[in-house]
Parts: sequence; structure tokens; C-alpha cells
Amino acid sequence: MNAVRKNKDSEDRLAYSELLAATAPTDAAFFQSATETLARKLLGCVLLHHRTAGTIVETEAYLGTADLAAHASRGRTPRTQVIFGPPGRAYVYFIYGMYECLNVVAEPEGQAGCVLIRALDPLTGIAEMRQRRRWTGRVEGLANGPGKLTQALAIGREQYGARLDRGALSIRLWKETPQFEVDAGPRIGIRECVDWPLRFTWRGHPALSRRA
DNA sequence: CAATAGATCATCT
DNA sequence: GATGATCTATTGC
Repeated sequence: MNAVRKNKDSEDRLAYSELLAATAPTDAAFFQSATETLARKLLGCVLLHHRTAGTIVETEAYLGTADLAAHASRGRTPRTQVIFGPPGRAYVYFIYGMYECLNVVAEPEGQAGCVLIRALDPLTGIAEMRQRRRWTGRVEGLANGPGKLTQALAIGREQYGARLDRGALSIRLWKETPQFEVDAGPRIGIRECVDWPLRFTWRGHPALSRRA
């Protein structure tokens, strides 16, 4: 119901121009929230890089000093400095010698906190995303993981510190807000603070990185 | 299905 | 020198 599919050969749910028309940019104030609040607010938003995009369906909050699972808990380093800076910037880090993960910086400047984007529902530019990932399976499996979505949208450390309310890499809001329930549960792949319920998911969505 | 091995390197000890 | 906010392929039931 979201839009008319213009090109029968495309899997895209929305053409790029339609996506721009159906969404609006975020502003700097949108990101200046408590980290957990921002993690919930980002669900259902659009992550766009150039002409490829998806809807965010899974996030995790990473807090400050007390959260030993968070990179920022060890303090400021060249890698983590952006987490302590102004909100709405990209914290991109390299992991396991192979993958990049994208976070959105939260909290007022001077306070640490960021939100890991863990899964996207692909919307636009799906053919290009498939090529980047060399993926021929179901579309729900194209960007349903933090390392998969950065590869699908070609996001890397070049975007470290980029602002996300404008520019090639940006987060946008639907003019007609989608309706869904949110589940909270333990974060994935960590060894500290394993019971803190800081993973947020769009309930029942097929593109989650793991099923409930 | 579930469990596990292997890939591969920036970061911090 | 060990580890990690991961993913894929493969093995085994």
C-alpha cells in the first residue's frame, strides 16, 4: 500500500524519488535523547546511503561508564571519541577483521551513548544491495545483521563522524508513521551486562537478525 | 534443524 | 599477543 511499483523488474518496495517524497529529514534535536530512548525512536526510520535504503527494524543501546559491554565504558580513545561528541553522528567501527558496524551517537555532547543498527528491511536499491552482498536468497536476509547492512549500503569507516540528519548517509522519518509493537530483550554477541534488556525489535518482523 | 570452525585485522593490554 | 557489538560454510543429528 506504500507505493506503486514502477518497474516490474525491480524488487524495490519504493523508487528512490518516492522514498524521498514519503519521508522527511531528521533534525539535530531528534538525536539528542537518552540512548535507550533513541534506540526505540530509530525503529521504523529509514536509513539511506546514496540511493540504497532500508527501514530500521532492530537496534541496541550502548551506554556509558557503567555499561561494560559498551566501547565507551573504557573511556575516550581515538576510536571512541565520536561517542562522546554531539549526537546524530555516525560511529562506525571495524570488527572481526572483516565487518563494519554502524552506530548512531545519542545523548548531549560530553555524554557517552550510541545505538547500534542491527537490521534493516530493504526498501530501495535492492539490486545494488544484492550485488554488494552477493546475496541471491530471500530479501529479508539481505540486511538482517549489523555486518550485513553496512555491506549492503556500502557503509564503512569513511563515514566515521558523519552527521546523519543530512548528507549522503542519513536517517529519515516517514510522513505516515508505521504502526508496530516493540520488544525489548538482551543484546546479542556480548559478554558483559548480558541481561540488560537493551535490544529493541519491531515485533514479529521477518528481517530481524534473530527470531524471538 | 543446531553447533562449530574459520576467516582476518584494528584495537587495546 | 588476545580479543571481538560477525558471518558463512560445513558438519552432524
